[in-house]
Amino acid sequence: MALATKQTPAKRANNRNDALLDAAAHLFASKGYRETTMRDIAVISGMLPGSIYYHYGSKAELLLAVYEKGVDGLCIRFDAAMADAEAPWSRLEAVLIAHFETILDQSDYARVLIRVLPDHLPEITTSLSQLRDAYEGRIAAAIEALPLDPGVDSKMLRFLLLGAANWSQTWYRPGADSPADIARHFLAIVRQPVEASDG
Amino acid sequence: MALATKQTPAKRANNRNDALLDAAAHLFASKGYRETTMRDIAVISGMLPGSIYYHYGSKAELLLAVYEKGVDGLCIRFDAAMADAEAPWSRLEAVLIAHFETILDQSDYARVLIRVLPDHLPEITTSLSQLRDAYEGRIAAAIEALPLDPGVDSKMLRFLLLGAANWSQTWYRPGADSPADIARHFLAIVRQPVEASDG
DNA sequence: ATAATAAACAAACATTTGTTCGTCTAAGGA
DNA sequence: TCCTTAGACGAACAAATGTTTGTTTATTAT
Repeated sequence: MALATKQTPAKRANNRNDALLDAAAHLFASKGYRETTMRDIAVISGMLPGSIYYHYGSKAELLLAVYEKGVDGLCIRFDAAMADAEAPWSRLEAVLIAHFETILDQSDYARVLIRVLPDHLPEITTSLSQLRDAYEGRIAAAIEALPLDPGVDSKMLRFLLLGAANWSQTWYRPGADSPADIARHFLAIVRQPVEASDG
Repeated sequence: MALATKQTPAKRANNRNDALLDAAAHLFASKGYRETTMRDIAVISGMLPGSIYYHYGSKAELLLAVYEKGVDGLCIRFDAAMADAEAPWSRLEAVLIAHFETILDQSDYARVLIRVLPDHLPEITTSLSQLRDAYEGRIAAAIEALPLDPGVDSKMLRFLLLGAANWSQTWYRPGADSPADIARHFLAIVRQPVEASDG
């Protein structure tokens, strides 16, 4: 017990691990997991394909690392959004805006969460699902805090809003409506009746 | 010009082309395009991998055929739904129900349309997009026919509903709410205010 | 300065993948 | 019945892919 000298991990300063993760996140987000090769990642991160395996044991492990960082980013922004407002509906608006901005513009890591789904990789489905749940649980809580009409199932409302949000990655193009505008518009459609009140 | 004898295509009776398409549709829908191999398809359709190339020139061409059949199915159901109702909102409900039922339960071909997106295959993006547009244009028209509040953009409403619908493929599991129930619930959330009327 | 080792290199390996090609068989028209 | 050919076989190929392994470099702690 005496002298349990702490083994220093001693990571180096010039660690290219971050560049590696960034490259993987960017490629996974824009081309997808399956169509991204270890060679692609190696080229962008200025490394040789084999060198990646010093940092991560497999391609799947690399994806897991990206996934984790993506969830962390989303959760951080979620918490900040929740702190910005008090009322349930205001909070949901802030949270939705943060979600849209993150997955559409700000983070390759978060974009991967939308593009690569757990059941696309049977071997690591559960690991991926657990990571996602950390974030989706927060969203669920924010929606369950709303004062809803008894006829509305909060789970369905969540599926509606989050589904539309995640799917927006397929049609959104920068330049037109901003992610925040989209978030507000979707929320407005849900809160107010969309039907025109006749003459 | 005389005697322009009509060249008989002379397709055989025992054509396994349908089995081939069905197998491809099923695998593309459940595993995805990239993770489905020609060998997988061959096994299920009772054929050898090379034999597929008698029917389709490439894997991408096979996907195109599946896509086309998927669009056809959706359009047929769409037209039937439109014929079932007159009022714009009733029509949208019928159309939405048909959409949910088709992509969640009834057709592997339609499921492929949701799972495999045009920009996932850069070489045939435009072909896939054109096929999709045949259906999405119909949906757009059905939504534009609605009497909407001036503050609501019909395009946004379409993105909201269709996005949530398509994303439902990621969480829907048979047994709980039926596809039709989900469709009706989503539509109700949009039409009526979801907020509880206090006191 | 020197020893230990984090981090990357260089080169290959074993599979898997989409695809091709020559051959065989049986169905349908004449 | 004969001839054409739709439709499938069987076997291989070439490229791409995830991964492994032995070696080298250069940073850090002592």
